[in-house]
Amino acid sequence: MVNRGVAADHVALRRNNLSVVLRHVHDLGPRSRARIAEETGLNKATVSSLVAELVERGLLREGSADSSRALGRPGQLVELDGTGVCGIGAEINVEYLAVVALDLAGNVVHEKRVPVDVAHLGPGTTLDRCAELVREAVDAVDARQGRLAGVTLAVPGLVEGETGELKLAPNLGWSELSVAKEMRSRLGEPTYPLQVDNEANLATLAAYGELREADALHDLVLLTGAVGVGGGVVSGGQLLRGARGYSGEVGHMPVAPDGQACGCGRTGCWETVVGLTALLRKATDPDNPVRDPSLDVERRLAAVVERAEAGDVRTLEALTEVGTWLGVGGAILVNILNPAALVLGGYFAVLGPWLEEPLDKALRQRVLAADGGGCRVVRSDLGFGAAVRGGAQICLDQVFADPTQLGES
Amino acid sequence: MVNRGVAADHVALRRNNLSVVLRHVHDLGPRSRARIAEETGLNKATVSSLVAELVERGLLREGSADSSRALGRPGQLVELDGTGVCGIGAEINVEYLAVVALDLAGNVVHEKRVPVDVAHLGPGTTLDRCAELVREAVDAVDARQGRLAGVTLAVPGLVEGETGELKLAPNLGWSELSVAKEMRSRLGEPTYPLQVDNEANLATLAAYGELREADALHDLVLLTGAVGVGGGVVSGGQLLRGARGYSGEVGHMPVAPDGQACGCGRTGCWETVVGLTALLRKATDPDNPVRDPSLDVERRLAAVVERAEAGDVRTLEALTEVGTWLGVGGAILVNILNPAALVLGGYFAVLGPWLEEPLDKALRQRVLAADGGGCRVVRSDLGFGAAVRGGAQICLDQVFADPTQLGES
DNA sequence: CTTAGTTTGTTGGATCAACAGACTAAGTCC
DNA sequence: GGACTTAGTCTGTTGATCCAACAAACTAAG
Repeated sequence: MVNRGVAADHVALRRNNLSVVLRHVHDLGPRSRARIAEETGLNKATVSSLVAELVERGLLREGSADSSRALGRPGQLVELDGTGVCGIGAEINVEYLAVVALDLAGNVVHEKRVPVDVAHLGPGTTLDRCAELVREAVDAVDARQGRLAGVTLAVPGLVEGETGELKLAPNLGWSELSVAKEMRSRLGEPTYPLQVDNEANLATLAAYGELREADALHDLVLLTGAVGVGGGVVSGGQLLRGARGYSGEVGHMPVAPDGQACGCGRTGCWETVVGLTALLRKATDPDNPVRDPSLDVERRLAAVVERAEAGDVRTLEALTEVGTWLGVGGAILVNILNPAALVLGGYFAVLGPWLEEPLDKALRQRVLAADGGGCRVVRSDLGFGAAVRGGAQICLDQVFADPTQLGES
Repeated sequence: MVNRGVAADHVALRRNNLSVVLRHVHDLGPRSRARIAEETGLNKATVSSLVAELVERGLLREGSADSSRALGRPGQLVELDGTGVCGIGAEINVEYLAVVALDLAGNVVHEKRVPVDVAHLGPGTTLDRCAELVREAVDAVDARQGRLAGVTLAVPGLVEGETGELKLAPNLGWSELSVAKEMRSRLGEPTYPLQVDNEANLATLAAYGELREADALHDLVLLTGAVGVGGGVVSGGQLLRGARGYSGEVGHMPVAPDGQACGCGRTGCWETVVGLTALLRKATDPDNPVRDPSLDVERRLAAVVERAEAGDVRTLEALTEVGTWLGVGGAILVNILNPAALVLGGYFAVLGPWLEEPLDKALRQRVLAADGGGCRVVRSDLGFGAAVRGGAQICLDQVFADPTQLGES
C-alpha cells in the first residue's frame, strides 16, 4: 500500500483512504462527493464517511452547490479548508535569513526576509536571530488559530539525513553543527516537529510542487544558481536524498579542464564557469561595481539584466557562454537521470531568457537520447523564496500523507 | 509520491499483509509464526491465517520444528517454497544471447548462454534465436511444474518505459524497434507478462538484490564495464528510471578533454578512458592479439589478469590509470547521488583488485562530502550474468509485491 | 402544475480482515 | 509429576468498505 511492506490494519487502511480523498481534492480542486467516489474508485458511502471525518478534522469544508451539471440533483462541493493547518519553512543563507508560513492550500500566511551577513555573525547569533524569525511565524499561525504541522529549516550545506546534523556548509563557514538541536533548545523544546534539510533539496521540492500541478511531471532536476551552484533531483515523484542525504552536489563536477581555480581547491569545477562570479567576470571589467561581492545579489543581477536588454555585446556573449556551459554540465545530469524537465532556479531563472537558447542547444548536442530524452528547460518563478516554500510544503505533505496525525480541531 | 496513495479496500489490505509476510520470510529466512507476528507487528492469529493462504498458494511451506529456543513449545518453521513460482530473464547483447530461470528462492532452475554476433545476424534472426532460448526456459519451468511469473528481456540500449520499445541500441546497431511486440508474436502471444528493459538497469537490480541482504543498503550505483560503459542507480530502494526510462547513460560524460575520439562523435567521453578498449590500448602494443575485437571478452580479460598477476609494469600502470579515471567519473556520480556503495560490474569487477585502490583514492579526493560521503567501492560477483538475473528477479518481485496475482497452485 | 427521469448523498445490512483473549498443545526445568 | 513457558488455534468483537435501496433535489417536458 502506501508504505512499502509495513504491516497494515484497518486503521492504516482508513488513514490511507483519508489521505487519498484529501489529496484528490487538493490536487484536482473542489468537487462533489459523488465525483470523488467515481474518480477514486471508492464507494459513495465510503467517500461520505471519509469526507465527514476530514471536515471534522478541519481539513475539508462543505462548499457551495455544484450547478455545472445540467441534469439531476446538484452536488454539494467539498473543498480544501486551508486555514486549519499551517507549515513553516525557514532558511539560513549566506546573505539573508527568511521564513514563510503556508496554509494547507499553499497560501502565504506570514513571510519575512532579513539581510544578514552570516559569515560575520557566526553560528550562535545567527541561530538566535533565526529562532526569533521562526517564533514570529509561529505567533502569526497561532493568531489565525491555525494548527502547526511543523517547521523545516533550510541550510546551504550537507545535512545528515538521520540526525539533521549539519556536516559542512562551506559558504557559511560552518561545520559539524547540530542545527536541529540548537534550534530546538532556542525555541524552548517545541512540541511540533522541527527538521533541518538541504536548501537545494527543499527548493527542488517547491519547484516540483509547482510543476506537477500543471503537467503530470514526476522527474526533474533543479539547478539553483548563486555564488555556488546547487542541485536537487526528483525522480519518480520522490526527492532523491542519497544514503546520508548528501545528494545533489553538482557544483563541483569537473567540466572545464582549463578553467579557473575553484574554492574547493581543484580547477574547472562547473561552478567556476556557470556561477554568478564567472558570469560577472566575463561580462564586466574588473573595476565594475557589480563585481563587488558585498553588493546584494538582486542588485547585481538587475545590472546584468539591464545591460543585456540594452543589447550590450559583451554581456550577451557572456550569457551565451554561461548558457552553453550550463548545457555541458546539464547534459551529464540528463544522461544520468533522464528528467522530464531541467528547472532553472536562483539567478539562472532571472537570466533565463538569455541562457535558455544556448543551454538547450548544448543539451541536445550532448544527450545520447534523441531530442534530449524529452527533457524541457523550464524557469522556476519562485525566485529566492523557493527553499522556504519547500520547507513549509514538506510539513504540509506529512499532513496530506496522514491526515490523522494532527488531533481534531 | 507517484504512488500517491491509491484507494484501498480490505482486499488491498490483505494483499499488503500477504506481501509483508512473504517478503519477511524471504528476506530473513525460515521462522515460526509466532516470531513473524512479533517481528512484523501483526497479530498471531492473523499471521496464521496469512501463512495458511500463502501455503495454499504454493509460496510458503511448513518446515521442521524450531529447536533454537530452550523453553516452551517449539515453533513450526515456515519457509519459502521456492519451487512453486519461477521468473525468467533473457538478454540480447553484442556478443551473446543468454537466459536464466530463477525460482522464488533465487535458485537457478535453468541457464543457457550462446555466443552470437548480433550485429551480423540482424534483428529478425536474433529475435528468432532469442525466442528459442526463452521457449526452452519456459519448458524447463513447466517440467518442474513451476508457474511462470513472467519474462523480462534485457537489451543494451534505450528502452522507452511505457511501451517497451527499443529506441536506440548503438552497440547492436538497432533502433526504433518494438522488441516486446516482436518477441510476443514469436512466442505465440503468451499469457504470462513479457517486458523489455535496459540491460544496465536490470544488472543494477540484481546487484541490489545481492547487497541488500548483507547490509541494509538502499542507495547504490552500478557501473558495468564492457566495450561501452553503462550505469544504473538505485536510490531509496527504488530503481531510478527517469521520465522515459533512459536513465543511467554514464558512458558519455565528458571527463577527459584531450581524450580519444568516441564512437558518439565527441572526444573525451568517460568510456574512452575507462572502457575495455582504452585499457587494452594502454596496456598492450597495437599488434597484441588481445586487442583483436573478435576475440571474446573473457579471453581478453584473462590475458590482462595474467599479465597483472605476473607483475607486468605496463599493465599495472594502465590499470592504475583506468582506476583513477574511474574515480574521476565516479566522483561526479557520488556527488550527485550520494550512494552507499559504488558497485563494479562487468569487466571492472574482474579487474577490481587492481582498480579499487586508485579508484578509491581519486574518489575521496573529489567528493565534496568527507570520506566520500560514506561510499564504499564494492565488486559484484554476478559477472556477465547480472542482467538476466535482474530480469528474472523483477518478475519475482512482482509476486512478492502481490502474492495473489498468480492463481493458487 | 404535474410527472418522468437523473443525479446526489444517506441509511442499514453484509462481508471481510485484523485483533484480543481464552484455550490447547508441546516442550523444559525442577 | 507439576510448574512454567512458548506456539499456534479458536471464538467473538471491532471497524472499514461495499452494496443496494431510498429519500432528496433538481431539470425537462407535457
